[in-house]
Amino acid sequence: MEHWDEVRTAYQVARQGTVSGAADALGVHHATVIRHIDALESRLGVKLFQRHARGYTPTESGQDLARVAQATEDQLSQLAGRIKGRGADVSGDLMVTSIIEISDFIVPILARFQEAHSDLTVRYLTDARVFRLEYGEAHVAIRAGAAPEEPDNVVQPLMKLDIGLFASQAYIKRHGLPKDESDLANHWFVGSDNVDSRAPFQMWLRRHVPYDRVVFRTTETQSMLHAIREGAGIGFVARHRGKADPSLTEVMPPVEEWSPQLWIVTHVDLHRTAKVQAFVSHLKEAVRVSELAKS
Amino acid sequence: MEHWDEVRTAYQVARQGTVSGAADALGVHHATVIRHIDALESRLGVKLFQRHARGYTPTESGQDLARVAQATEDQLSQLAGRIKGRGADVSGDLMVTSIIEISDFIVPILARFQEAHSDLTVRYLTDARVFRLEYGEAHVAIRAGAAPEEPDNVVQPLMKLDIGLFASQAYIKRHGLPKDESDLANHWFVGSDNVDSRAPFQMWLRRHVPYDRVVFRTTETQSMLHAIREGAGIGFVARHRGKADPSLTEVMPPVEEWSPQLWIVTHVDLHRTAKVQAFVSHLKEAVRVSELAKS
DNA sequence: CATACAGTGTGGTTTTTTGCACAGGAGTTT
DNA sequence: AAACTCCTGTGCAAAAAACCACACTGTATG
Repeated sequence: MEHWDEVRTAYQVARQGTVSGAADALGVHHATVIRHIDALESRLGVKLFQRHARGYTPTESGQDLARVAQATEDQLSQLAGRIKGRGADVSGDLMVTSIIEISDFIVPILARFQEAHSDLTVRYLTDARVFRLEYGEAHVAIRAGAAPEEPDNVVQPLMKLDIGLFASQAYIKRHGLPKDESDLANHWFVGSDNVDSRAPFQMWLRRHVPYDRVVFRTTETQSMLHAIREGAGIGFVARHRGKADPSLTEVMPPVEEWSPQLWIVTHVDLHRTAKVQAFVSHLKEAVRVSELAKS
Repeated sequence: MEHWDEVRTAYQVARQGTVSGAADALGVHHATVIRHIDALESRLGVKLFQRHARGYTPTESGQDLARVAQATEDQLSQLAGRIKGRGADVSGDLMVTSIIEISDFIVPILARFQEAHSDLTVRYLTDARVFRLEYGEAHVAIRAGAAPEEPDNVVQPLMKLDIGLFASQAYIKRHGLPKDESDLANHWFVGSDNVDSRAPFQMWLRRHVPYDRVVFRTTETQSMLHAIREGAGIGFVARHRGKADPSLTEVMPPVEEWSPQLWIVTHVDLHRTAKVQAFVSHLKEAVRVSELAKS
């Protein structure tokens, strides 16, 4: 039972009772309808209709086919409705991925977006590996660093991540604060365990401080923050978070170079959908508001 | 959502994950698959798949479509199985029609046929109007008289209906028996109420007996038999029935002309089906056996 | 009873669809 | 690192399907 189109025409013939009527309903020539029926019957080896001057009367088999095709048509039309609706609505799943470092910034935004769209299920994905938009692993990615250049991806700038260098009260009590940039080499640091880290502040740190001064190294940003709080060393923290933490003091004014650019990345195939559009604008708006609050 | 073939193509792409795989599965060129997907997506205004170098990954909408299409395929393949099975099996309905006059001959044959095919439902149709094979009103018709000549009908001779002229004991006691053919005009008859009856024995009666000698007229054969038994007049009865009835006496040897030819008529579209073939041969066999028993 | 009508069926033409060949990109293996 | 494999995508040719026109037939109608 291949050639589903023929089933559809047979269904219309059974409904209308005539080839001409079916042809009208389907918007094709009646000769086409006749040939579809003939082909279907000869393939099945069974007569689906009895032909007479007043039209076509379905046999038992024809009636059976009509019942099944009716169900199919119903399901397909419902499907079409759902799909078109989904194109226009904001519903279903929204999969967002980002580097873990900005999760505390992204999560509240996602939560508020979900509140605004009750039909939506938000899935926030962070992992060591990058999720690939072109395989449908995520709808929207927030990437840091140089502008991504994969083909088929739509890239827009989101914001610069404001990074500061912080030390805890405990650390300051023990070692004091660096007097200036050149004094940094005499201090102790919390940093990434990854020597190849592409994060600009880590690269800056490697240039300005001997690697053996980075005495606490971890792969997890979360642990890095804890280590700084515990006084294990001076380290980089998002400024909005560091300033909100009373146990932390900013060591020096932030250097422009530290701040990585964040990008919104979406796949072309999904970029135009209402869901993605809605989220992207929600995200931009949230950023705009928080920048406003800052100044 | 027209073009069901495209849905089927999209379904295979979702299943296989690649255009090439789907093309193989469908037995078409991969370019065709690509064009089907493109057409379907542009018609729906929604991306069903995300394209990448490793193949096509279904979006939410694509997955939804795949689910629906899966169900459709299942149903259609079941349908095909049923239909092909029905072509080979003897099952479903068997609609047989005949003139009411021979119902007592046909009904036992039908009953035995149904016994032999437990999946079959037998429907025996008799009515004043003729049921038309070309409208699918019956699968097999048993017609009397001249060979039917409608196009698209397959006609085969079945048998000659053996008709005799009978009178009841009550009638004979009152009026005696006709001495010869010319004496018939002095007797009383039971006949059809229909002056135009095409039944050959009725036409014979009209030629050999004044119409006012037909003193009991009825439209129903059943009633005719009753009237003869009650002594209302001499009348025509199927010989196998008349002879089996002890209250009836055959008035004269049957005239060749009385016996109408019976025909098996089927519609070409259904003639080749196993069901019709099985019944037709069953019917012929039953007739052959009863003829054998007669001689 | 003749006529109009609605519907089927078929040969020839046109349009659409499919198939083919090749280019190009991405992952994999040696 | 280079060759290999698998997959997508597109212009062009071939094949198939659809369309058109006309013939034909049974049915209803005045």
